[in-house]
Amino acid sequence: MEAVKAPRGTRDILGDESWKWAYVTGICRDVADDYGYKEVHLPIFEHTELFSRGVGDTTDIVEKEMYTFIDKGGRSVTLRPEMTASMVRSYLENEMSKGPQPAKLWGIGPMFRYERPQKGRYRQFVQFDMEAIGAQDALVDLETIDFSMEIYRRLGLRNLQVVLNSVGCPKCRPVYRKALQDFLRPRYDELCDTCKGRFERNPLRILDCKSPICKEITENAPAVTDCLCDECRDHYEQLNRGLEKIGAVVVHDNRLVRGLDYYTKTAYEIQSGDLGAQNAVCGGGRYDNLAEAIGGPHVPGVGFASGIERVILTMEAQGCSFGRKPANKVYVVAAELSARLDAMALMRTLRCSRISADMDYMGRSMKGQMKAAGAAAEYACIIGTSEIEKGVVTVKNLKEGTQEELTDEQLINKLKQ
RNA sequence: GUGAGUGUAGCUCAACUGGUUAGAGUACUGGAUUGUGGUUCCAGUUGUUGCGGGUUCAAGUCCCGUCACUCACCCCA
Repeated sequence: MEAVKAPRGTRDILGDESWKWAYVTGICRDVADDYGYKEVHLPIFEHTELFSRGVGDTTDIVEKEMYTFIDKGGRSVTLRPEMTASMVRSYLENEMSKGPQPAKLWGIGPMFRYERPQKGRYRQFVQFDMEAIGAQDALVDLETIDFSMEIYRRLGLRNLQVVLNSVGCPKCRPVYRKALQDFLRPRYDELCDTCKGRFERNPLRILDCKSPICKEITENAPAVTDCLCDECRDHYEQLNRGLEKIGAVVVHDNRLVRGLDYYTKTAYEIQSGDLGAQNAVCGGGRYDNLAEAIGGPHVPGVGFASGIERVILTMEAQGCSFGRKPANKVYVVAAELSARLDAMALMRTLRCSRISADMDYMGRSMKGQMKAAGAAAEYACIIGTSEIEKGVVTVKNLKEGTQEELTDEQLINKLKQ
C-alpha cells in the first residue's frame, strides 16, 4: 500500500528552513510592537457567511477558492481564505469600539485557498496581517503602508515597488462604474469572454485583464482617480502628501483593482521583481464598508496582509541574511560505551546552564562521534575513563583544533561567555 | 478550472535510435589511524525507474490512464 502524502499545495517546513521563518516572523513582531499594534489570535475557520458577505460572493475567492464544509452540527464553515474579515468580525464582537480608537491589531497564521499551486502560491499559506480599525484618517492609511515597508526594509529586501491606487467609495464608484461601462460599451463585442462576464458584474476588473485585446481597449479608459468624489479625492491627496513627506516612492496605477469587494479608497500592493508571476509580496487597503457588510455598524478600517512564503522566496532570491542559523554549542563525545552515562550527565549539566548540547545515540565509534561533532557543534566535549578519573572533561575547539582539560564549572564559565 | 514540461538511490544527475545484472558523484556506515572531526585512500549499504495498464521476444526508454511536482493562464499574499 502506498504511503499517505501531504495534500496538494501544502508542504512541510522542516528544520533546515523553519529557522528562517522564526527570523522573518520575529521581525514582523518587532515592527508591530514599534508601531503600537497588538497581537490577536483568531479562529482558523469561520462561518461561511462571514466571507461570502465580507469578501463578496462574486469574488473568485468566495466563488471557487474556499475550503467550505458542513460540520457535524450542520453549519457551513470555511477555512479562512484571508484574515481581514475575521479581524473586523472580532472588532465588532468584542466591542472594541468602546476601547481606544483605532484598534490596532495584528495576527499571523495559515490561510487556505483552493487554487492550482505554482511558484509563490500554495493552498495553505501563511500571512502576516495588520489592521487599524475605527479611524478614517488618511494618516492611518499612511501608517499602514509605512508599516509594511518598514518590515521589508528591516529584512533587507530590495527591488520592491509600492503600487498605489484609489478605488473610490459607494458614492463615487457607481459614477466611475458607469463612466467605464459607457466607455467600453462601443467595443463590448471585442472584449475577451471573461471580461464580457465582468462587464455587468464587476467592470473594474476589466482594467486588470491581461489579454492583449482588453489591454488595448482599456488603454485610454477613464481613470478611477478622475471620478472620485470630493471626500475620496481629499483622502487620496492627503495620503500622497504624507507619502511624499516620509520619502516613500510609490507608483500610481489606475488599473490596480483588488479582487476583494470590501476595498474602498486606498488600495495598494507591494510587488517584488524577484518572484515569478505571483509577484505581490503584500496587498492591502481601506475597507470602510466591511463592517456593515457583515452586519455591524459603519466602521472604517485599513490594513494589509503579507505572504510569508513570498517574502522568504524573495529574500532567498536576493541573498538576504536570515540572522544566525541555530547550531549546537557542544557535542558530547563518549570515548567508550561505558562512559555514555557520564556523557549524558555532562550534557544535562550544560543544558541546565542553557548551553545547547547534543550527543550520539547510535552507538557510533569515537571517530564517528567526532565527525558528527564537527558537523553539528562548535566544541566537542570528550569524556572517557581517564577524564572520569581526573574529574575533568576534554574540551576541543572544533574550528581551531585546540583542546584543554576543564572541570564542569570551568567549562560552563568558558562557554557562557 | 485550462495549458505546457518533468518524475531513475536520502540529494544532484547518467543510461546511444527499446537490448545483459539500472550507473556515477555526493551523503551515509566501517576501516587505514584499537581516544580525536573537517584533507586523503580502501571497502560496504542504499532502487517497486511515481503508480496502474498496454504494445513487444524484450520497456527506465514507446502508447494510454492516473497521481505528484514545476512553470504559466486565471486569481492573489
